[in-house]
Amino acid sequence: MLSQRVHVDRVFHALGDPTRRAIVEKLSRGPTSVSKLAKPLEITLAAVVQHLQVLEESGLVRTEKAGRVRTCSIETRGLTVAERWIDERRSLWETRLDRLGKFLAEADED
Amino acid sequence: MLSQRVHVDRVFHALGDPTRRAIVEKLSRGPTSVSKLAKPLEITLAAVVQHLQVLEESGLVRTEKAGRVRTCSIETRGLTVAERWIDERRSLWETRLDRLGKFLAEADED
DNA sequence: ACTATACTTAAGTATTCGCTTTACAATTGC
DNA sequence: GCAATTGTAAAGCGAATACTTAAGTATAGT
Repeated sequence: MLSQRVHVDRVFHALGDPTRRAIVEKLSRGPTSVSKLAKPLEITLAAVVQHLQVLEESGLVRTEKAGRVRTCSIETRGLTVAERWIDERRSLWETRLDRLGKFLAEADED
Repeated sequence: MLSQRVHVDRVFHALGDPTRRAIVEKLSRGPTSVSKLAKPLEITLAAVVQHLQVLEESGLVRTEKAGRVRTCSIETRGLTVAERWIDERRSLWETRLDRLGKFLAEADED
């Protein structure tokens, strides 16, 4: 099993590219084929395939080939990894602010 | 005011780098100076400063200079932008699955 | 005043990245 | 069978990126 750190690395690296985010946005509205994904994006099919590889390795997208058409869909797992990382940072920060606030309030009582 | 799209671009680009994420992780435990940030990371101070510029422009970090030391802290705004983007993708995907489930259930009734 | 600290700025470099091109394979429809 | 469709694999290219080095500035301590 891969370390959590590696997963986080891959997911955020994948989401760092605007074209890949556009793919995820499109797929969140429903599964499609590779060529249908490529249509609105102004890049070649080959480029889209490369992005899909990155997205698949990061757990953001799932693809399945039937016949000659590969159908792509969102994989929630990748989104969850990113979401959790963010939540952890935020909650660490907020509980810290909270403790600081209580400390100041108590100091004020004296 | 900057478009939401541009904010999302900047935030995810900023979070795409592992060193910058390490900085955010550290700062979520409390504010520190630039040199203290640089210490555990095995890069020069100059490199850290460059990362901090990216993080500040994306709204993930806030910095303030007092005397000769610049104190860096987390800015929740950037995290919120990323979190919201993820939530939107997820909820779009999940309501779609939900509708699909209901459709199948109704078809089953006939 | 002088020295050390804590950045800052600019320039250069090596690597990574996104993309294209080209050639190729596998299905599908006629 | 053969042409059209759909995707794959490899090589190469230019731009962006993360980093270093080197020189500078401002503040703090003695």
